[in-house]
Amino acid sequence: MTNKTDTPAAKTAGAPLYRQLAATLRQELESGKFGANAPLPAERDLAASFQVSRDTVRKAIRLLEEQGVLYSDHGRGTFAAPEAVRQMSRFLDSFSEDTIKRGGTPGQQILLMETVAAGMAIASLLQAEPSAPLLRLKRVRLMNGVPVGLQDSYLRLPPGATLEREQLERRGSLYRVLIEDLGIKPSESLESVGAVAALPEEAGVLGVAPGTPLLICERVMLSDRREPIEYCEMRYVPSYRYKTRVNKWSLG
Amino acid sequence: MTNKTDTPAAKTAGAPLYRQLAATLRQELESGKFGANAPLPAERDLAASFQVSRDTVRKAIRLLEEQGVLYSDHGRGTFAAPEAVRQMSRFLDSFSEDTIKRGGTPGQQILLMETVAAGMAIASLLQAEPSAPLLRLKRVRLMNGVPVGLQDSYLRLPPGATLEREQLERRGSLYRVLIEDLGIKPSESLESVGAVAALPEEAGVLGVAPGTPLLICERVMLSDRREPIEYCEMRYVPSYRYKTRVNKWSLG
DNA sequence: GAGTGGTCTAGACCACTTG
DNA sequence: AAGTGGTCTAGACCACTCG
Repeated sequence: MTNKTDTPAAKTAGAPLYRQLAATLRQELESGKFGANAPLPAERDLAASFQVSRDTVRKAIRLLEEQGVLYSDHGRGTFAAPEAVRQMSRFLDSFSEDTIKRGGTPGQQILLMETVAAGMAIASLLQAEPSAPLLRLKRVRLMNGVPVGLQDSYLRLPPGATLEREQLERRGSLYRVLIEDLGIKPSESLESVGAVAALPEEAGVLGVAPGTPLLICERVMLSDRREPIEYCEMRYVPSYRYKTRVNKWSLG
Repeated sequence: MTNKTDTPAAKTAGAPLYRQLAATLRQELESGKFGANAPLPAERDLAASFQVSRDTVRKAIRLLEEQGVLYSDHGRGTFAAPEAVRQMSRFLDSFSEDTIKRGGTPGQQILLMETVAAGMAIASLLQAEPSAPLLRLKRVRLMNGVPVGLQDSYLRLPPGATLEREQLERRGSLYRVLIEDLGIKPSESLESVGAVAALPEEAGVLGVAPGTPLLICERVMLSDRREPIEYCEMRYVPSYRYKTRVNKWSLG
C-alpha cells in the first residue's frame, strides 16, 4: 500500500498509516458498533480489509490498547474495552485536560508571578544553583468558576526567555506557552501524591476550613532532553479526585 | 538468529528474544556503564552486535522505554535515562511491591474477614446483585512494622471458591492468592485518588489523631476478561506518598 | 550529507485458546 | 485442527537532527 494520500484508511492524511488506522478503529469503537467485550475482526482480516500489512494493524492495536480502547488476549482475539475502562486515561491528565474530560470548564486566577532565587531545596530538585533565577507562578485553578486547587510552580526558563501574564491568559495553559512560545517540549514528569491539612492561607483561597484534608501532588517536569524544567505543588480540595487506569499488573 | 538456547543474548532461555535483549541492556544500564543521558549504540549497531534483526532491537528498546530505563529521540539517538527517572515506576505499584522498592519490609494484619452481601453501592461497581455474597477483607498494612495504611476490600469470588486466612498469610499478597490459588488473572484497575479526614476508628488503628488528612485511593480491579473482581478502599497516613512517572504528555 | 530513529512490507513460524 | 495473537526476519524508504 502506498503511503500517499488517497488510501482507504486515510483520516488525517500525512499521519503514519497505523495512526490513521487507529483513528478509524477508534471511531468505530466509540460509535458503539462494538459492545463491551465484543470481538474485533482478526488482525489478518483487518490487514486485508484496510489493505495494510499485519504489522501496521498490530501497531494501531497497540496504540489503542494503551489508550484503553481495546485489549488483546493471546490465542483468543482482540476485544472492545468496556465503557468504564475506555473513559479512564492511563495518565494523570493536566488540570485543563482533566476538567474538560469531566465535562467542566477549566479556569485560573493568577495570584502571583515573579522571579525568585531558587533556594537550596528547589535548586536541588531542578539541578540548578540556589541563586538561579526561577519564575514563580502561583495560581488558583477553577472548575466551572469554583476554586478546586492551588498550584504553585517554579519554572526554569532558558536564559533570556521571558513569560508574560498576557501569554498565559491567551494560551490558557502553561504547557501550551512552553511548547508554542518558548520551544520547550515537556516529556515526562515525576510525581508524588499524598494528603496534607490546609494551612490558613490556603484554606482562605480555596474556600475551605483550615485543617481540611487536601490532596497534594508534587511534580518535577522534564524536557525532551531530560533536564528538569519545573517544580510544582498542587493542592486540591477533597471533592477533587485524580482518576487513572493502572495496567496489566506489570508483574514482569 | 535461532530462537533456541545458545544465543549470545540468552539470559532467560525460552523467553522471547527481545525480552532477553532488554534484560541484557537493562543490566548494562543499571551497572552504570552509561551515565545520565549518555547515548547508546545505534539500533542498527545493536542489531549487528547481538545478531538479531533491527525490529527485535526496537521491541527491546520500546520495553525499556516504558520502564523508564532509556528514551529515544527521532533523529538524535537512544539515551540512558537519568537515575531519578529510572527509579520511578509508571504504575501505581501494589503496596508490597512499592514498599520493597523503597527498601522497607511490608507487613499486614488482618482485622476482618467475612462474607457479606454486596449492597447497592458496591454491587453496581462490581456489576453484581446487591444480594451477591462478597468476601470482605479489612487489613492494616505495615511498613517496617509501623501502620501506614488501612485497606478495605470486597472480593467477588468464583462460585464455590473459598479463601482461607492461612492462604493469605502464606502468599503474603492477595494478588498472589488470586493468581496462584484461584486462577484469577487481574489485568487492569481503575483508580481514584483523593484526600479525606481520618474517622475516629481509622485514626485509632493507624495511630494518628482523628481528623488527620489521609490519602484515600479507591480501586476497581478487573480480570483478564474485564469483569470487575474487587472493589478496594485504601487510606494512608500523610507520611505515605504515592509516586509515579507520567509519560510523554500524551498530547496525541 | 551522514547518521539517527520511525514506518512499512511480506512472509514465516511459534504459542495459546477453543470447539 | 483451526483460529487467534506473539515473535522474528530482511530489506526498503521516510523524517528528523546536526555538524
